Amino acid sequence: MPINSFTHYPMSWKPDRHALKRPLYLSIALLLEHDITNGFLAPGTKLPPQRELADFLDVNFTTITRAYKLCEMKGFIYAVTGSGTFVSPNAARSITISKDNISRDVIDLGFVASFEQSNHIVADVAKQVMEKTYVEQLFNYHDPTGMPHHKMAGLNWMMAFGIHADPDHMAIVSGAQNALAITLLALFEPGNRIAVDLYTYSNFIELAKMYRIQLVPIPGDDDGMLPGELENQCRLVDIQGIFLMPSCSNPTAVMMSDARKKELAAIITKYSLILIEDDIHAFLTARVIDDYKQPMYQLLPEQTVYICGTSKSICSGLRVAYMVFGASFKESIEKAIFNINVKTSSLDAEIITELILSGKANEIVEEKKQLAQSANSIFAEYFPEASSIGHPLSFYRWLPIAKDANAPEMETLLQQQGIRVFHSNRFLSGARMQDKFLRIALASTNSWQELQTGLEILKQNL
Amino acid sequence: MPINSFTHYPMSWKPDRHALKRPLYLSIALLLEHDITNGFLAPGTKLPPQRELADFLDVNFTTITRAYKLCEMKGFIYAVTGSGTFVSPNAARSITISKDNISRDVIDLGFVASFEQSNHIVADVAKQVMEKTYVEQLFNYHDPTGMPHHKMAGLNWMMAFGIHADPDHMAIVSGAQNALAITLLALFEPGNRIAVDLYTYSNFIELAKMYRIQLVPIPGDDDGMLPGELENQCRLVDIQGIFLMPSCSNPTAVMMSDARKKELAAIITKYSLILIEDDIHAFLTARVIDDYKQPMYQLLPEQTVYICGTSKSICSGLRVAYMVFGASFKESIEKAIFNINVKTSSLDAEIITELILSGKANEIVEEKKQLAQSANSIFAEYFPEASSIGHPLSFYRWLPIAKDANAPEMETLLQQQGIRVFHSNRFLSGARMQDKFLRIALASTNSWQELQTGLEILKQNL
DNA sequence: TCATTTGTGACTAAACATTTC
DNA sequence: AGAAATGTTTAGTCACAAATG
Repeated sequence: MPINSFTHYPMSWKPDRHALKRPLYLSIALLLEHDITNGFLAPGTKLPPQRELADFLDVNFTTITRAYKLCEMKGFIYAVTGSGTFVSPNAARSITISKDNISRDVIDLGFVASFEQSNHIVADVAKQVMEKTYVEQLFNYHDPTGMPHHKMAGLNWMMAFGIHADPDHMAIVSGAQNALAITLLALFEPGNRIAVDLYTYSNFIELAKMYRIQLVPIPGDDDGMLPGELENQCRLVDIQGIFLMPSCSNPTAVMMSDARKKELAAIITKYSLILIEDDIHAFLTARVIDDYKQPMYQLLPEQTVYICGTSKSICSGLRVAYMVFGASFKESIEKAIFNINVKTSSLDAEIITELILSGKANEIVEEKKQLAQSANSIFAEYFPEASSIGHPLSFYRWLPIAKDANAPEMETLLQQQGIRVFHSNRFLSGARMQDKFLRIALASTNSWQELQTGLEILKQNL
Repeated sequence: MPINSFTHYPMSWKPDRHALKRPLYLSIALLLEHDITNGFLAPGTKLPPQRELADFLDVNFTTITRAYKLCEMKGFIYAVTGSGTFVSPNAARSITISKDNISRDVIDLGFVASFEQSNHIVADVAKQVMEKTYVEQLFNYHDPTGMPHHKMAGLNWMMAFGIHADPDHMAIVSGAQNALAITLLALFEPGNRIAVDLYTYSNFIELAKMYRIQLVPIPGDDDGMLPGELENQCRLVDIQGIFLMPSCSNPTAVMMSDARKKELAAIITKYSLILIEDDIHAFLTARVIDDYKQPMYQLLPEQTVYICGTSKSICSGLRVAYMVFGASFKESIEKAIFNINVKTSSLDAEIITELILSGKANEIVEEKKQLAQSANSIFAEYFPEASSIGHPLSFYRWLPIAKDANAPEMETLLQQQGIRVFHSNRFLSGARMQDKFLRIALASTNSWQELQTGLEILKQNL
């Protein structure tokens, strides 16, 4: 399926006229969906212009608009006025990332775990929790958004990251991804648009796709998203929200400068966007990086949903994240929590609380920072150029690779060589990019030896 | 806002012609939404027919169709061809039920808890779990759909309810409500329709509304949903799914007969519906009720998502539910799990597993059945007529009340008297009903004394 | 039973907005 | 700078289907 650049050439897609059944637009949409999911139309392929396809099929051109729109809502294609309609980068496959289904023989540099070495501390604290007098009260339906002392501990924890909030404007949910699912359901509607970095977290892309929320990719530089580009897009189309990971963007490891935060905050205010700030890496940044000032939440407390997961910083298996939000979001967010979770396990929250209050959580954080330091040093031995950009303690790195590689093929090939890594196409929020990368997770191997073996295999195969 | 029965009378809704802005349909929809949410148009009000309102506003009548459709998708109104368009029963308020925000002075006969008296057993077992050698492995990202031995214990548990399945077609999620959220996101799209009982679980109604899934209410009798009525609706419109709680329907406490299950299964097969079977009350029914045969899953294993929560039967604070599903749903459901939960806490699952394997879960079930028996006997002393219909061990009862009562007012009034109960309007999946009921939760008070006081207050106020 | 009322769904027409060249 | 290409949006026409009385 070639024909990208030559505008006037035989159409890239010629559906069979006779295959059309009566709800024409539906029939066309299903044909298109079929041809994309079965690989007849490769990602990036330019589809025929609406009017041209309409002529070819002898139907009104807005019937094609409708058919294309349907496929766009499902995430198979994207359209750019003036340029045309194209097959999405990941139209034919799921890009959801999980720890599931990975062979024990493969070294995982794909899924970003969180250096699980400190879980013995968690186990110790969990034992202590069981000795508490009020342990029975952890097992009922009460306090669906978090027990008061769990909330206080969370606020305490986040204060170190520069968050100043009160228990009425926070909730405990079951992990950061869960918080994102709740936020999107509570505050957005199908058809809404959310601005994101050009490369962004795949599971956020998948979630948006499932909720039929359109992502608007905004270019960025080494300081984060570009405010001018954001404003351009806000002027062009109606955008309701923006998703950012300022402390350490996933997958690029970009750390946003304070100046950039303020510039973006100005645009966000001007266009009344809802800011979703995923600050899962706060513990690697606040009070660690010299010129770190504050989370964006503090700049825009009334229009932000601030999400602080404890999976990366404290313990990944206890599913606990804190959400902090503006007063106007409270009702919707709590309603979404009740309907998606009912509540988060108080036992999990109690263990996290005890870890925080006892100071053990800070010990764990210190240990993880050390481990991250070591892992990044090892990475630098193999790929010195790539290790200089982005957050110095990031749990993953963004490695430029040759432009010609085919994404899914390359992932499969490397998996056959014994390592799992993810290609940048998985993280693409919109159109195709020229530059290609791999995201290399450093926090998921069982030993430094394994990490080194993995990186060695990687280096030899690039 | 009267004028229901008189067809030819001044229109019930006269939007200001001059308030209309250019996207006419949007403008009209927003006006309508505003007037409904602000109470100018009461639930049940018949709106002007599309053509009549179009004449009045001097616009094309399909512009009204579009405006009405928009509001219908958001759940504010519902339309019946031939009869007209009406304001939904709960258009102006959230009907989400949660344990949040209830004063300590109010006796809760609203939220259905689960007799929390046996949680000391859970606490004991939780302590034992902490002594296990592999406890550290409960705290990492592994096994996102459940550790193998957690799944085996789940299958074991469900076998007593007549479920025969294998670990590849099940997953552990964070409670039954979470399973519903996952199922709807994984297997349905905005605009899809799901058949439900006329009265159904409010949080399912809310979830469907948030996902823009339309509910199609189907009448039933004492044996459950009526197959003929289901088939009628299937013939009339395109329905993709059906939600049932055959063991003990919430809120009506109706228990479905085996004959009825088979009749419904035939229709479900014929129209290829996806059956969502919420069997949270299996433990009160299978091997308890004499003529109980099997869950519907066993009749339709390939097109069913079977959900078995442990919150009511074992422990409400540990958020664990089992999902069992046909092979064709596996991929979508797992994807939805990863994007909504990442995983369910293995610690919670381990405690539930240990409760099951040690036989303690069965002890708890026995205790809860005893408690349910006592609670129902107490209820029968106050309301003998209402206690004879529906499941004899139900954790809640369905109490007929005078027809004229206004639902939200009545709930408020009773709350002022010191009890929280929920009016049947909260559970209405479609049009208004003539008959009115209250759902009385029996499993939520701290003592029999408190339950008796609550029922006494209720009786005096009816 | 059949005309009337009422809602549904699909395609068409036309004005519009942005990008490209 | 302006014409051409391309996608967007709204509203109108029309055939149809179910419920009512």
